[in-house]
Amino acid sequence: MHFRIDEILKEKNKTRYWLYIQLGLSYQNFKKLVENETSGIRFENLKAICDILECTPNDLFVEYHNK
Amino acid sequence: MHFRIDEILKEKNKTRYWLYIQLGLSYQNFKKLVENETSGIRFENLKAICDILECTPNDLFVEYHNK
DNA sequence: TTTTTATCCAATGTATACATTATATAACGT
DNA sequence: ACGTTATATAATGTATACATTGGATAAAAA
Repeated sequence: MHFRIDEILKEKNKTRYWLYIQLGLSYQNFKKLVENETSGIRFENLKAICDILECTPNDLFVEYHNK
Repeated sequence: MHFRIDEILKEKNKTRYWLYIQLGLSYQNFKKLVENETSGIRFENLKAICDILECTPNDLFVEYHNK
């Protein structure tokens, strides 16, 4: 299970930087999330990403998305 | 954003103990997840819960579920 | 030409998810 | 009666999400 943030950003014609600024998360850790170098996530960040990208957790998680 | 694991367990007529045994997670931390005393989760556990409960992340997260 | 966008990298610190061990209670099945 | 199910509580340790500070490069906008 991993994120497809980059794909959603591309669909919406937005950059990582744009999402990073919206989120308020440090760029280091934001980058790790986007590049799937983390093994988990805090709910507040998951919710924030979904809110900003106007999507749901299912949209973000590849394995469930593709079912 | 929080879990509704208990509700799904009830729907499926299963106990917390049953899910706890399936998961392999320690009971202490499993209980914290179920009772929403955690602020995040590791993907492997999210995936395992979804697999075992035959649901998706959206089914587990109340705020998205109710949209 | 200076600011802002857009990305990168390294080190150090804190909060917390999860593990482990050791308990306890009580209902149910055998 | 004993084992298993089904739940609890407490203490201590490890791994990691996330913060913070301090950089760097390059392109576009002001």
